[in-house]
Amino acid sequence: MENSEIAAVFEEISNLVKILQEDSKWQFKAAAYDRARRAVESYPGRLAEVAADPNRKLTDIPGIGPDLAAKIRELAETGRCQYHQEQLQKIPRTLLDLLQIQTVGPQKARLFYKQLGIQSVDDLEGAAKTGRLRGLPGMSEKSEANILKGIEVFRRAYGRYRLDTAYETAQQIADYLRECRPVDQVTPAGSFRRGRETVGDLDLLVTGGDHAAIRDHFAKFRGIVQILGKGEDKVSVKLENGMQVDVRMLEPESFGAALQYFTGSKEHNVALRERAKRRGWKLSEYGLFEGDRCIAGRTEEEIYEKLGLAFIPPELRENQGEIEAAEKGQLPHLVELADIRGDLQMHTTASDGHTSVEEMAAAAKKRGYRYILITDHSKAVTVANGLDEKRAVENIRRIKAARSKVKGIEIWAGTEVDILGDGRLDYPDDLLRQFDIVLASVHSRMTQPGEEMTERLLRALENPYVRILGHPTGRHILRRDPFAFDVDRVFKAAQRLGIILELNGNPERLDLCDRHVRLARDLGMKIVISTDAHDPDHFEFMRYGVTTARRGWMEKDDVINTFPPAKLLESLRPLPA
DNA sequence: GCCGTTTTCGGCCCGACTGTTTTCAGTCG
Repeated sequence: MENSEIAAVFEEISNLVKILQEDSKWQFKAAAYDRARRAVESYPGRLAEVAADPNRKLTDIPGIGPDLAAKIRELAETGRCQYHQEQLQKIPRTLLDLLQIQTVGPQKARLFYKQLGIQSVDDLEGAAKTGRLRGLPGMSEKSEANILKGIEVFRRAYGRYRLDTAYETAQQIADYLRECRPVDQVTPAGSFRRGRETVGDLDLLVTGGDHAAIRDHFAKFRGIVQILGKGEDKVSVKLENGMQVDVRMLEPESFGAALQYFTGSKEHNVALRERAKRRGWKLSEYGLFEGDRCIAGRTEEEIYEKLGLAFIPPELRENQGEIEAAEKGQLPHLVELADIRGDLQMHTTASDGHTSVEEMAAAAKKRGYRYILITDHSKAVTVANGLDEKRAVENIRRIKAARSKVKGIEIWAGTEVDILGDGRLDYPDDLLRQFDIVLASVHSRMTQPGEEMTERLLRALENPYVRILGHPTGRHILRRDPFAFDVDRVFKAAQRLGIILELNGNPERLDLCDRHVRLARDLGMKIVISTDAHDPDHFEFMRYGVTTARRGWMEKDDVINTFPPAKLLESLRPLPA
């Protein structure tokens, strides 16, 4: 059992405690589970291993006492927690879904359940639409409208999974399938291969002999809760996390055609099939055919070639002009993970990060990076332990001191300075000028009307020390919509001022999104891909950032952190004299 | 449920924001 799974159980227990309110000290009990969840999430090693090691004590972890240590051991050994299961019995399972809805927390969920017998999101929607919520304490017509809006967001997210979840699941299953002897290759297809920010289900293509043996092997994968279908060449299952996975077994002769077909998108495939038809051919998942004769199908490359097209990278296959570009030999040469030379947003223990400047620098160096920018939060972000002026100055000194300890990498002193509600910045100019690079972001008052948010961002960009705009739209994938603001105006202002837009690679954000990256690219703007790492492990997020940049047609030269250090600094807006 | 000690139980964290309030409750980081 992974740490993230243990954390998920603790989170659910906390929510159950808050809804049930059985213990007189339920608030503190819930808070203890919340603390433990954070401790488990940020624990650097695998807790299951600590639990199994008689020489190590789980109770040494702050926030974990004897009771929770026992529950971690129980989870590690049996995969379940008795107490958790017992509490789950006390309410309808679907009641917990209510907590996913913005403006609904445990107290409201409890109120709705007790007063109106609401058990699910559907019930809640019905009650809100018929005005039955407004009589309850603290509820009005306006709160009902907010809940309905929250339900809309929830519905959109339902049955979709973030790219990182899909990545980890695909890895696990592919590794598992490769343990089976007859398996030759495992290749993910579908929207996952195209690098979309969320995926509905996962398609895995497998080649190798003895399909029956592969089928039986896959059916025994431990994460499966239900087998939805088992045919000659395809097995469909549902996993514990609800994700549907289709495994298809293919013959090598048609592997390329199948990979092409199952990678999609639908729109791209339609355009491609029309193109084949115009040439008197037929394209299907089994190959490209002239009459009954297969003229291509073993690889994707030969299919595109036959159709008179350059090979189109999966990230571009959305029928957004890529086919025309491929025909003219004008496809972009997309940026690659290996092109990245550094990372320009990360946090340390000075604010809400998990490790020191030196550890972040050493980890970055190990990845082959040439530079990093340390960007701890400013004071307005109190929840993230943001730095006031005095601590910020100390932090600059600390960052500079790290340079003599970790050599061979540039360690730049930066800040993620908060853009306040009116567009002013959280630090005065005479402090801002002391940083090597200033990154500015919004973390509060995120529901401002579009006009106000636009003015706020524009004003912030006018500050001459701001060089990068961090996670420009503020969205959280499947959870929170982007800020309402005039994207076009803000982008154009940034372009005029020479400000670089960040593509935040954290898979919860991916902000800019692919569409906005494409907009920036069409305007001729450059971006920076950052990870917003709070831990050295988070440097891995660069993968998702690069994928999203590729979906936005970005080339290496459009991404400033592919540049060597000196060139990167030159590409930033010049500082005032 | 954890923690730290006052070694046996009492205190536990916080600030902004929103919507409903005129003094506050609940949500969200």
